[in-house]
Amino acid sequence: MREQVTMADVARVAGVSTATVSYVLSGKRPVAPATRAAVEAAIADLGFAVNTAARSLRTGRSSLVALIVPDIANPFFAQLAATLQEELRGLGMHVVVCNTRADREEERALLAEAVQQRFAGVVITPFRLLPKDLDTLSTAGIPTVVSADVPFGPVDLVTPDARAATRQALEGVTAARRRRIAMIAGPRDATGGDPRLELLRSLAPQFGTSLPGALVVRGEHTREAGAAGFAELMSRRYPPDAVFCANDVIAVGALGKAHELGIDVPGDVALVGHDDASFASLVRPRLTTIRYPAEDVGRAAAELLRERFEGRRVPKTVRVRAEFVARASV
Amino acid sequence: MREQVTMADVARVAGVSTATVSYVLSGKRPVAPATRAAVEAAIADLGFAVNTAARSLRTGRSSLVALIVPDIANPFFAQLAATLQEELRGLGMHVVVCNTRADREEERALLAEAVQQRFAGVVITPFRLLPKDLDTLSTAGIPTVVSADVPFGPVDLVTPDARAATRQALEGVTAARRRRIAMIAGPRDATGGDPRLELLRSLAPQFGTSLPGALVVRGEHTREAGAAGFAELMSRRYPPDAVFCANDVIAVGALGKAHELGIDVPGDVALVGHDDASFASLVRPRLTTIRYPAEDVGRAAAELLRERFEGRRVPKTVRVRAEFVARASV
DNA sequence: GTGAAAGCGCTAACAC
DNA sequence: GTGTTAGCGCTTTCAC
Repeated sequence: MREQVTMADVARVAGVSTATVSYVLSGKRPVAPATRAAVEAAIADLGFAVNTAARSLRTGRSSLVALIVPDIANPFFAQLAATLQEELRGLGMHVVVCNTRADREEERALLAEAVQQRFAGVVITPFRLLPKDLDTLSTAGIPTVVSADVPFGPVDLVTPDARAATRQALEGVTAARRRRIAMIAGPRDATGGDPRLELLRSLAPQFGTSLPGALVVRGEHTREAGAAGFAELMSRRYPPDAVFCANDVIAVGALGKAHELGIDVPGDVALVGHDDASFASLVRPRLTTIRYPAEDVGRAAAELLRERFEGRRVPKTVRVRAEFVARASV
Repeated sequence: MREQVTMADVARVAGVSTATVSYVLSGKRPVAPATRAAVEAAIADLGFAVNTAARSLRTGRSSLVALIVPDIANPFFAQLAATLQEELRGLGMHVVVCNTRADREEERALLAEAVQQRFAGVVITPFRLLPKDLDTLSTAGIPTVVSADVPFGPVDLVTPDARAATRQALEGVTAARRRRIAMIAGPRDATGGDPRLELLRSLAPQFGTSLPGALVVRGEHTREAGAAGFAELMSRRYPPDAVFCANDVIAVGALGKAHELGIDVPGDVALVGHDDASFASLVRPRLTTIRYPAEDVGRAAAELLRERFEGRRVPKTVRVRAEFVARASV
């Protein structure tokens, strides 16, 4: 068991006090160049690394950032985790993954834990959470970034700018003279309703169509729900000729069901997803989708956290541009 | 900023000392039922949660488990992360995700960090690491679980039992009278060579065939490498009529290239992957693969860690059964 | 520009 | 069966 090298060791070797070592590291007060050099040499010599537990205990802040998402196995969130981790690494922060399985109680429990453990920050995609559930975080002064389609209380937000892309998607769909447009949306009790549905609805009239309530079915963000929703839509007396899905996982479930039912995509029905999850380009036909780049989201979230660590107090919103990716399912 | 509730608060309310509160929590020494009840009531009343920073400082052990993998965006590893997190949650442990991008220096750096931060445990899928790189972990007494196809030093191991499944795969392939069997393997400098290739090779003679060196191409575990490898194989004077891939990411890259080249799968060539990543059943034709269940791996790793936390000293190996999944690409 | 020292909340001897 | 207390390594106030 190699013993830990402490600041006291560094201080001794450099011939200074631990306070000075600490200040060299943090830069919170000026240190003479010669002193600084001696300390840095000692740090390198001894292979010193600060004990984050001691630091956390002293400062009341850990070096952990929680990533709280409905489903880390969804490639969109997996990619978000990867990017966030890489971006935060340089700040000495670690990413702790937290899966909520889209369950409100899990979401709340994880949030409570983040407060109790004094996490340095939280990045969350709320699913059934209410904005007020985040109050404990602001009360505790924990920087919080929400990644969601709509504002979610007075916290930092990373949100898609999907208007142009959605317009293009509608254009693509209606250009093929499709008019009966349906959607497989998320569950009714999801936080903030379904903004992707709302956006589509608000834009549809510009293309001479609409998304009537009768052509909206709902379910979880799973393949099973996508399959079930698609089957339901196609069993209607007047089935749709185009189906939008709240995300690509749903879309892929729908596509599987189409194969099963012998329904041709895009011949009989067009299919459009959201996110451009990694598998979207892999299915047949390749899935047309509204891409929401997880890498950009991760970078933006990391940057917002960084600014908070450095003192920013006012909430800020970053819009990440979504992009229409025309492939073969329309 | 709500103040933190400390053990001292709990002790005061329960009318005991902090030591007793601590022992109620840890169970490391007997506590009278009445005392225990009083403490538990106080904990619930006050909403107390231990300060893990203080605990870590005192014990020299954090509550973090590092999951170090080549690519967290690979659905196999994403699923592993999800399962590990859920299994470890009950132990009060958190999972920190660490992406190495298959780079040895990254792998080493992440390991060093785990030691410096006194992580409670490490779960790692080494890619270019050498077994001796893990020595710092054992020296530091950090429980380590390696998830790999072959033994990797004197640490706990979760490894596939893929013999039967691989045999079935060979049987499936050769039943269709295919004899020129090729493989797109991982890079030559990957740790432990390519055990999936070795296994295939050792079993091939039983089916009247072999995997000649000339029909093995190598590359990273990426779609690009899969595409390039497949193109190379098919440009041979005598191209293969069956191609195994080291994992499904590679296989999917190969499949894409087949489409591009107008090569029919499985008509012209059979294709077999490894892992059964989530997208394997999504591509067309649906990918035949040797499934290695990430959920089982995650559960096994969590269990091995738990045993170590409870004092086991001798290394242990858990074999997780792989399964042949016959779909449409053979 | 630098140092001395208090104390963050917990665990685990040691004492009774 | 329970209590007292030292001290883990760090940051930061106060003093010079």
